[in-house]
Amino acid sequence: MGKLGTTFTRIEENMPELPEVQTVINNLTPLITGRTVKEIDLLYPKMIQNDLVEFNQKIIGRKFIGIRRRGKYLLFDLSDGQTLISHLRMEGKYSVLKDPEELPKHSHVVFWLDNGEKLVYHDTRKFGRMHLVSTNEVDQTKEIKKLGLEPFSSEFTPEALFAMLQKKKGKIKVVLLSQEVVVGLGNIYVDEVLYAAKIHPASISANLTLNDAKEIWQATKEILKKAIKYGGTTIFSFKNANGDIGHFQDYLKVHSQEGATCKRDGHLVEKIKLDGRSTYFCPQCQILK
DNA sequence: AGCAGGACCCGAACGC
DNA sequence: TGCGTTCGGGTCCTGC
Repeated sequence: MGKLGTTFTRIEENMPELPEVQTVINNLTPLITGRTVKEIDLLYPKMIQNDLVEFNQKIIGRKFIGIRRRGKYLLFDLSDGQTLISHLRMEGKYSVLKDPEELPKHSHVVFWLDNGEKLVYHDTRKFGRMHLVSTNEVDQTKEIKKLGLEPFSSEFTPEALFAMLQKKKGKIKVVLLSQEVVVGLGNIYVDEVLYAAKIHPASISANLTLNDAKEIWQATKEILKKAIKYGGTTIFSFKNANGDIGHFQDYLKVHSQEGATCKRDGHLVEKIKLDGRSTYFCPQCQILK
């Protein structure tokens, strides 16, 4: 590995983190709101968490009435009180296509609409999942009910974060990745947040101070905001689907920067495994607590 | 409750 | 050059 910013050897596709999920909502809403689903093609049935017959019966003939988000989960509200919970995981994408013949690679679910267009879910890794539930039961589903605070909500404050961190005995990185305290941080952003906060990723959550919580609170908001500004993550990509080069890698301080020098103190950035995840940090300025 | 480990997937990177 | 192996991302699940 070379110095920071000189070589980046691998790239990832746009990884749907919280900001990207919001972008999907903004793009899809005008295209599908008010549209009725005429038919569904389930090309990869395993990603549907419901009984397949029930899934079809409850969606066909219903209308998309709006799209919401909770954490990284998309919530498609349909008429007759149904909501489709959809998680993009690593590489899931939605497209609305006019050409009836066109089908992107790795298409897994097709919703045919009443205007002749279709809403297509495609996902190279097949990691995404869909779960149809009653709208009034969304908050009680196992995937939604465990979720913590929205990072841009008024409830997300240093004090609230501190109170929650005090109750956790696990390592801070694991706690932040769990989505149970604050939603939206993935493996890359977590490393950046903890670097900004000068906290060692293996620190025990309950050992952190109010000031630590304040640093994490601020870094979380700033880094997620920055991700929006630079058009999403595109952490390692040489190019994205449009052929554009991603820019966020220019701003990574530690993640994927093993062997680079810390800009604060010149120490070498280290890579370890934590909770089975690649973890990058500066062992000098990120304090273990 | 925490935590390790495996499962799910595929393409890119890597090793030979 | 070609081919087999390794890796990693978010989340769930099992078992200790």
